[in-house]
Amino acid sequence: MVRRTDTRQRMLDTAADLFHSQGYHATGLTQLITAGGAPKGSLYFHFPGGKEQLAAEAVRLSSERTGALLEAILRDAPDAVTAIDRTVEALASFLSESDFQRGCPLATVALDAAAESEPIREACAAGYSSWHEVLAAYLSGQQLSVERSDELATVVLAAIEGGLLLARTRRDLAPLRAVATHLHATLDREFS
Amino acid sequence: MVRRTDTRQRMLDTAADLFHSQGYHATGLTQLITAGGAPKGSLYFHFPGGKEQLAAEAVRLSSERTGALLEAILRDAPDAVTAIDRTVEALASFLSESDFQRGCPLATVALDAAAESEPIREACAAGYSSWHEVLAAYLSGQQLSVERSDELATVVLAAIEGGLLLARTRRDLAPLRAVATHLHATLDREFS
Amino acid sequence: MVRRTDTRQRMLDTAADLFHSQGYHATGLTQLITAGGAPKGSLYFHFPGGKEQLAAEAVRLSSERTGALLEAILRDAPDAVTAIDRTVEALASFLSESDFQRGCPLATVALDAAAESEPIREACAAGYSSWHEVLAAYLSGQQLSVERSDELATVVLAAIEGGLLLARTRRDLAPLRAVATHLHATLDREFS
Amino acid sequence: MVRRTDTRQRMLDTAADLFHSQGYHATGLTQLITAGGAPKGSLYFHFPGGKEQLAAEAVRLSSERTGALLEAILRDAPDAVTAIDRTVEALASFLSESDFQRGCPLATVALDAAAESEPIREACAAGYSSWHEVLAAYLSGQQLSVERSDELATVVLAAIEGGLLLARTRRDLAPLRAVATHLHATLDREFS
DNA sequence: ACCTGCGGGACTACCCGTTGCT
DNA sequence: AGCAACGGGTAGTCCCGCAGGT
Repeated sequence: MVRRTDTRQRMLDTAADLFHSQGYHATGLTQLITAGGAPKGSLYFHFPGGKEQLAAEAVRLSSERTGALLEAILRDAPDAVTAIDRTVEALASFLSESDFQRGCPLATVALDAAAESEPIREACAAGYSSWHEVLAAYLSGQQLSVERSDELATVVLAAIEGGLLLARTRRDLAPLRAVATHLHATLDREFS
Repeated sequence: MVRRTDTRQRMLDTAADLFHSQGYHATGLTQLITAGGAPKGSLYFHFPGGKEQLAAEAVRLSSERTGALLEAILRDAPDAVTAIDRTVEALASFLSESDFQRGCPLATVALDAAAESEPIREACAAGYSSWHEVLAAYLSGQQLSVERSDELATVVLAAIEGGLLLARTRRDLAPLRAVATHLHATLDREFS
Repeated sequence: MVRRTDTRQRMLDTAADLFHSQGYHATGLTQLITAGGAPKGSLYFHFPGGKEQLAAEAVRLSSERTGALLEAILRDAPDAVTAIDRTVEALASFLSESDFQRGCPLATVALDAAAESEPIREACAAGYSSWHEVLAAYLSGQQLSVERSDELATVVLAAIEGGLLLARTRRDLAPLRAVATHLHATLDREFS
Repeated sequence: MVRRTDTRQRMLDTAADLFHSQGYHATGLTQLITAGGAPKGSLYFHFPGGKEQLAAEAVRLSSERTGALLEAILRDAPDAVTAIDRTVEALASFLSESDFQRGCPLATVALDAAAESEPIREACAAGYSSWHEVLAAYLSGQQLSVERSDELATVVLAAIEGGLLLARTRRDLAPLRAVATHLHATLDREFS
């Protein structure tokens, strides 16, 4: 019985993909099942909570994947400044390679579904928190106080999120690059 | 007939309101009609382009109003640091007073509709650009170089947008406050 | 305002027809709109309450029509005994001519929808009450006391309803005929 | 394996219960299996004919149980009038104790499924016939001719069924009580 | 000529009863 | 016995046009 769990995972992958680029309301169930090649009836077997549950789990999946990527970048970078540079560069690549469709995998869903679904909102908030944790832990490991690490992690996260939003909307990486430059300088100052 | 402009404007107001808090796809035409008390058939008389045109114009309206507010705050503030503080404070008030429903009036629509509608995307991009212009012009009036003003304006805008996104999602003003503190320090340094 | 179209009435006619023979749950919206030649969107314009409202109004329509028929039969009959005979005979005709599909136009809906929808239940109850009123008024006009008329009307109604149910289920008019014979004798005795 | 019959029987009990109060079309298979705590896939093992077979057997079960109850009441009653009184009283209790949900266990299914399923219709018809037999046999044992017993049994059955229908719909035991009074008088006259 | 009541379907999320493969 | 799949079915909502009254 190898394929048992396969369908569920494929659905989730497709969902994470579509919710990322289109958001919650713009993504139809029909689109999800046709894009994933999944049978219609199986969706409610694997996700009795329907679209809402699917979205919450997809957000969870996306945030974990992005979090893991962030951790990998931080782990391999020689210093904090390089780490942030590489992170922004990776996000910029995703954005431009997807023709400015794929910015933050949480942001669109967070804005267009969080108000009406508490489970989805919680998943998004948890995702942002986990990224914040990763950043803060990394910074506090770089000789920064816990308090300052926490504050700085929030600023880094917010600036990048805002940069992604502006870059995606303007179809131009410049805002993201400006944010990178600023964070670069900020961290430089912090560690000098 | 005087009411002609009135009906159109009321529709636009309602649309700006609903698109702000719910985004594009989550807002139905029926909701727009009933919330505004407008007759259903009239929508396509006033907005032949349908929902898309309505959204684009609503975005325009929202960005103008917010831009005007920003200009007023900047004009009345004694210095740049106070200006940013007051701006963030105003946004924080809007957010908490609306039970974390009303963050950036452009962001949700930008993320959930810009990909599929060029007119809407352009309206959002134009809105962000106009805010950027206002900020950059203000900063360059404060003894900063045009280049530095442009860059700093982008950073301020991005950080605030990211802060609003995080605050709204987490239902907590803390991220926005952290952003304010950081921008405060950044500007302090800039003007010292 | 003059009636622009007869769409609403046609929908109601079709609904009364289908709910009569199939009941509430066995009748799909698709069937209702295809049978009536109406588009789905129009249904929710005329009946914002959806299937439930449609059923409630259809029940109202059916009960009024049947009530009017009953009144006509009672008005034209020379005496009470003949009146009941003719009434039962008419119902027997409807039943056999429809291949035992059309019994009481209220009963099926009353049993399969009344539990979950108060508006539908009320419409059914009101229908039965109106028939009871017609019968009771007729009997009290035939030298019977108001009390006795009320009681007898209930018995006549119940016996006929039960007869229709048994006849429809067994696909045999015999139970209805037996009921008629009994009511005949009961009234005979009452007026002798 | 002893539990096999058990599972099957539990399914049947649940089905009889739900079909009784909701009818055929309003009762979903999902509801049946969740209410009975049975696994979904097993249903088609025990009832290869699916929902239709389940309903037919549930109707059979219900009619047998009710028939047995009727026989017991008739056996223990001192005379026919008391027997009918007690029968109606039992039905009235069931009705009011279930908040007017449980009237005749056959009627709802008979009306909303008999037209489309011959097996179900036959089961309902057989149920009514068996009750009729019980009543007729009892009456003919009370010094009534076979013919008169048959006729009277039909009238009693029809009147009670109609009374249950009216009472359930109006959420008021009065119609059932009126029927009881009438049957009481009818039998009184018959045996005097 | 300015509106808008009414209509029109395609599409939504969801659930149905059913069946193979294990 | 039963998990997972299956796809057509459900009621309901979508965004949009058009005929014709005011």
